[in-house]
Amino acid sequence: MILPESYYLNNDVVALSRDLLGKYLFTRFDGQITGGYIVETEAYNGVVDKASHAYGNRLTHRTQTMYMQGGVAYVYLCYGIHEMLNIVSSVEGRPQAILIRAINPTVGLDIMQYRRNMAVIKPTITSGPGSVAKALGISRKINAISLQSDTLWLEDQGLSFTDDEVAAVPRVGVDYAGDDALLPYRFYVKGNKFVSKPNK
DNA sequence: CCCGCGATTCGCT
DNA sequence: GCGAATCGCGGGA
Repeated sequence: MILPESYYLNNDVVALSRDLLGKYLFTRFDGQITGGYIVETEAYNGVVDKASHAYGNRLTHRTQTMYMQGGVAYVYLCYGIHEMLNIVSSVEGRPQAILIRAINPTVGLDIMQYRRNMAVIKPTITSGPGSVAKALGISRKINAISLQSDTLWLEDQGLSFTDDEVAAVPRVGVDYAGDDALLPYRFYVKGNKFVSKPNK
């Protein structure tokens, strides 16, 4: 079933980040569907999280999407090159988001391979946040799009993982966040070959 | 207005 | 393993 709007209104962005493992993520552009199930996420806990774009209630043109009601996509450009897909959660005015770092692809592999410019399909096709967005055709053009749209949506297909199968570790690339860089806000499915950095 | 740097990835060594 | 690519944000002047 398609995850309903109410699913994204949860105020606990860390719990939601954990729960997203095993949920299916799909895009459809020009009738072409691509997607798979989520195997790696990171929670960004709004105004009190030094690693978050919205830390200190920072409200700018870029971050305003994070302040929308949960259930929309926050897509931004990083390093001038890579687009990053986040799932906005919680109520309007509470800027929480979950970075999708890796999926296990199941649908539209040939399309993703073409978008990624890969001669041969390898696990890196959807490993890492920039790779996920590129494989799924996601760019800032769909920033703030609803997850109830027919372009981007999530589904629960009954797949889930036990706590034994999930690792909770510090986030990647947020050393600038001081103490908050140590928080175990990154979740991934142990042993899944699409996880971006299994050993950290 | 200017400048440093980032929730990264890829290719070359 | 290292460094380039590439651009907009955000802080300070």
